[in-house]
Formats: sequence, structure tokens, C-alpha cells
Amino acid sequence: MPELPEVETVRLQLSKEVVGRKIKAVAVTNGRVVRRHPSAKEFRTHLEGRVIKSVSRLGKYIVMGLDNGTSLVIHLGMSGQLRRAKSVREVKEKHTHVVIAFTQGGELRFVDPRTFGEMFVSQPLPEGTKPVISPSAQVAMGGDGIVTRTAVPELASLGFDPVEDVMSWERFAVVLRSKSIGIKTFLTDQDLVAGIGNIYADETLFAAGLRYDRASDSLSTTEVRRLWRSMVEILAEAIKHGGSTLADEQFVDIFGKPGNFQNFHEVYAREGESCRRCRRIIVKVKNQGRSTFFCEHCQI
DNA sequence: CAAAATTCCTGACTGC
DNA sequence: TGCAGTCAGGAATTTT
Repeated sequence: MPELPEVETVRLQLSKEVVGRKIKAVAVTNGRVVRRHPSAKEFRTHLEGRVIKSVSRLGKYIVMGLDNGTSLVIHLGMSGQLRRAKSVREVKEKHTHVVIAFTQGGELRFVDPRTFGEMFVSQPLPEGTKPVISPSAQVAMGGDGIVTRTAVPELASLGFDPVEDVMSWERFAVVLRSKSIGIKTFLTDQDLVAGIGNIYADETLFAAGLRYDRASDSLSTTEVRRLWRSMVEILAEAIKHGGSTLADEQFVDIFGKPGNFQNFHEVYAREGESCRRCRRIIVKVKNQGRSTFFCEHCQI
């Protein structure tokens, strides 16, 4: 399922492929994707004629800045894909729900079997209005980097972005210790840390040598620093390898190519296999209704 | 058939 | 008793 590294992989490609393009027509064939809008037609009207000026990302959300100050926001959910088509003639994937055609030719298509993903057009906050920012993002950034949040009020409650927002581990410690919850719960709470899901939480915790159920306010300074480092490094590494494509799942980039980072997973989906560090068996437990994979020996 | 996992929502439990 | 924080569980969804 697309998490920060997969979304960033897509964002990097989109910024080369669609910036500067003008939207000629939008076709919505599954209204569920644009559920925030009163109608598919209203969504269409907001987009047609607009030029895409930028492509940024906040957590798992892609934000396309448009030439009138509004933004096209896209969330891939668990099975969403954005696909670049060179021409209308290219065969459409099953579950293609939205097609954006450009005046310069070509299309951008939104494909999503499970339809947990969504698209919507966001209106910026009126000039002079002060944005409401999540406490996590405020502490983490100390007032910086609120641009996307001002441009997209719907995303204001998201926590700091561990890749995009430059911050210190000391500030991370402040946010971490402000809660008393399991550290995996902390990492996957989008209002605290934006962009981490099940895969990268488990991989980060293995790299940090910490159990998923350690309380966020119980870590020593050394452990906090290790968690911070591991999180940043795992995400950077995963982006370098184009994200993870799982055996059952079908994450692909905008050209249909799978990612590579699954080959570097130490624990995720490795239940019953041996830990590469200590040779013991990787176990799987349920946490918050989600699978958690970890090594009982390497993670304390 | 159950499992996969996203966000959102509700109900219950805990500690002060 | 009330309240905030936390957590568990369910819905929506399709494919394997």
C-alpha cells in the first residue's frame, strides 16, 4: 500500500511529467473517488482549463498546485495508482476511475480497485487567515513549512513530514514524549508523523532495535535518537529504491514499473523466516488490527 | 474463506 | 462524576 516512499516516487515522476501541462478535460467514471465534492461535474469544473504549476507531497498526499491558487489533492488509499498514458488510445486498466486529459496530449489516469483513494480540489485559506496547524507539526518545524498546510486546509492536521520537514531529533523527542502510546501507534498516526504506514513502521522499528509496544514516553535519549535516525534512513533508502511492491499488492509507478525496496525488508511479511541479524524466527502479532512483524531478540 | 490495510467513526476503558 | 487520552473494533472495498 502506498506509503511515503511510494508516494514520493510517484511525486518525483509527476513533477517531470505533468508540470506545465494544461488540463483539457476530466472524466470521472466512479464518483466515489471524488466523494468530497457535491458532484463529479463540480469537481471537473474546478479542473478544466487549469495549468499544473507544481507537484508536492505531504505525508501520503500528493498536492498539485494549480495556476489559480487552488490545489488538486490525491490520496492513493491502499490500492490507488496514477498512470501516465501517452495517448488516449492506450488501453485503460481495469478500475480506471478518473482520466485527466491534457491539451498538449496524453493523459493522467487514476486507477484504484479498492477505492479507498480519493481526489479533491482544495481552496486555499483566505489571505490573512491564520492556519490551524497540528501540534506535532508546530513543535517539529517551529513555524516553518506551513505553506502546503495553508494552501490545503484539509491537510492542516497532519503531523510533520519526516522527509520533507527538516528538524532535529531533539524536537522529535519533544513530540514523541508528549504522548504515552505505543511507538508503532505513534509512528503510524498521521496527525503525529505524516506518511508512515504498516511497512515502514515495522522496518523502522527493526532498524532501531525497538519493540512496537514500547511506550512513546519511555525511551531513553539514546533510544529516541536511534528511532529518529532509523526512521529517516529507512525512508530515504526506500525512496532510493522506488518504494516497495509486495507479492500480493500492486504498487507501480506512473509508468507501471514496480518498486524494489521489498527486497530489503528485514521483517515486514517475513513471518517464520529467520532474522538476518540473529537467525531467530521473525514473528507476527496483531496491533491495532494490523499485522506487526518483528524479531523478539533484536527488538527490545 | 480470511487476510490485506487506508481513513473515519464510535464505544469502552483508564487514570486523575 | 466528568473528562481527556487511549485503544479496540467496525465500515467501506476487491482480489487472491
